[in-house]
Amino acid sequence: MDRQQTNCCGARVDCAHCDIRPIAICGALQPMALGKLAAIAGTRRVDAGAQLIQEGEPAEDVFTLTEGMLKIYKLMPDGRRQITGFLIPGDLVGLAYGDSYIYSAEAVTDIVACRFRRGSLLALMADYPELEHRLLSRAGNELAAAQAQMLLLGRKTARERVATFLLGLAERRGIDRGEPMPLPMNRSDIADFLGLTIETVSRTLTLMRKAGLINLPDKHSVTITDMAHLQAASGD
Amino acid sequence: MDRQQTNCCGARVDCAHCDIRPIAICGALQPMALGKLAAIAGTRRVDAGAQLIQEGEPAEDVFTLTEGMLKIYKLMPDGRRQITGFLIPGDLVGLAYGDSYIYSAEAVTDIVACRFRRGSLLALMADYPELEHRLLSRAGNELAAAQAQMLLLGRKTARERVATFLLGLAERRGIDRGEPMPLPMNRSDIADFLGLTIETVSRTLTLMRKAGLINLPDKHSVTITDMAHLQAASGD
DNA sequence: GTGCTGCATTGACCCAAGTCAACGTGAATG
DNA sequence: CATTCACGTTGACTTGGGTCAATGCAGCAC
Repeated sequence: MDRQQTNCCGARVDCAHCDIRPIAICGALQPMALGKLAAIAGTRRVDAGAQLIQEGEPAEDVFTLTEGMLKIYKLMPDGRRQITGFLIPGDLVGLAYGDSYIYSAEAVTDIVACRFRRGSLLALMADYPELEHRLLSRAGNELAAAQAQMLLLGRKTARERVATFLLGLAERRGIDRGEPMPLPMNRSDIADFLGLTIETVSRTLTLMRKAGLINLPDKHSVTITDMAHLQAASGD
Repeated sequence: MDRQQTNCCGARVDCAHCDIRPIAICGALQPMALGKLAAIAGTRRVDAGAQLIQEGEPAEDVFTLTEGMLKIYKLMPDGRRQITGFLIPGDLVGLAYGDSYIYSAEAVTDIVACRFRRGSLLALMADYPELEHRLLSRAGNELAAAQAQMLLLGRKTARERVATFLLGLAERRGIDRGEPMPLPMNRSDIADFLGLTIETVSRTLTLMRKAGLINLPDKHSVTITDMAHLQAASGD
């Protein structure tokens, strides 16, 4: 039996069998609501390095990331960049309040995202308050993360920033002690997330490796070898 | 006719006549819902310098600020502080997602806040989706502000930070060009909001005054005398 | 008035992180 | 295989903003 659904745009979307449903906004919906959600959903694939959305553009779509990693960021006119988050499957992208996106999003790895028309999602929300409830809950979590990041950017040293970053990533990805953790973003992305330069990130990682806190088997993975000291180095 | 209502705790709360209702979460409620809101509301007054809530405490109450200014902040174990926002009437405090507050809040000036039991507010939200809708909308705005602040903290110079701060405050408070703007917080609060030290804030303000961008009639007010150049100095 | 006391300002000096530059290194290309 | 190219690392030097210390100044107590 094929439970896939064909939506308005011809894309086939199967919310009922979606891997990330339990953790995404779709998680708590009744089968009927889920059918309606699938009906307004489409799939969007983006290659690593390509843009999903751009700051300032009209915010017509909202996405749920289902595979890969996405970075969201703001730019200054002179090109300085602040990455405000690395998104993983289950995370929501583009739910601006206003009619334009307030940040850009670029794929760190190849990604797959579930696309909803903004208007359709808002309409569905009116009928299924549970959907809005999930959204509010996610917004609350994002706000908490944003505040923790403000503390990092405003008050932590380079060493504390890098330690906090590694620990946070390990926790979000559910990496066990000693297990190698993929680091899909490059040094420039890490720098722009932590408010540092590439060179400082590189030097700090090297120092941590020499101090025995971490291992760097290759430039796209880390293992945390001394959790206790890394935690101490994070400043909290 | 007295429209005030007496709530469970004996406090008298009159949502229907509240000044800030149009801008707060209560704004779009029907008279009946408003009555129920008033029934679960209480009033809390806090003197300047005293705490309203503390990070880590069980999040039993949610507040809407009705008078004065509040600062919300996070602390590191060694005392470093990051102020994540200055709240003005209409703003919501303490809607943590989780069961503990994720930040502390201290009164900058004497304040008056409208208090709701968290549980009662959540229950009311189930009956009046419009309430949840307003909350989600506010959360979206806060998230946008948080991202702008991350850009400031991660990538802007001291001069850009101070300029951005003054412009943002003037806009939020609806201050007209040339009109003196009250600056109720002290230099230490500004420093901890902008990720700088007291000395750097002071020096930067002095430089801006000498450059003719602003005036500092006393230490608790500013006037913006050259909006165009201040905007240019803000970096965006 | 005098003396506190708590900000705020200013100056002199320092250092963590930025800048600039050289050099590896590994993957992709012809 | 050599060549290129993008990224990462490392070193030498600079600098914006921090630190430390002195001074100013208004409000308050007596």
